[in-house]
Amino acid sequence: MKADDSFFQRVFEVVKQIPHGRVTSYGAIAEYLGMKGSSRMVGWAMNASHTADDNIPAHRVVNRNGDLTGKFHFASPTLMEELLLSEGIKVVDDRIIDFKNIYWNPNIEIAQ
DNA sequence: CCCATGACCACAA
DNA sequence: ATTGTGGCCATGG
Repeated sequence: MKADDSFFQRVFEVVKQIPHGRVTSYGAIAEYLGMKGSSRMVGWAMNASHTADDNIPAHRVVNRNGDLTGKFHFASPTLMEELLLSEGIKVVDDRIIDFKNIYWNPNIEIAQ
């Protein structure tokens, strides 16, 4: 199946715009897409991210607590943490340190 | 169309 | 802080 202008593709486009070394939350993306409250759908889209041809930095997307809730959905449970660490993001106990400081809000950063 | 599922979020106790 | 519950809505059977 091809996700052309699907909901997923919409999410992917936002996720791919996340700067290196920054993270955002599912809720923020959902709100940016005008689906505030439907943050589940963002996570759902991420679940399909591995089916996308493009590389989706899903590791830069966490929940509102900065918790690596989706780490088990990666190829390896530790892959998400590894990727974050490689970008200079500190992760301890599956949680991002100084989360609010590296938090990237699409509603503000993109805010057209 | 109805039902189940889901990498979430907000609120109440 | 932890636990439970409802809501959100796209996708698939």
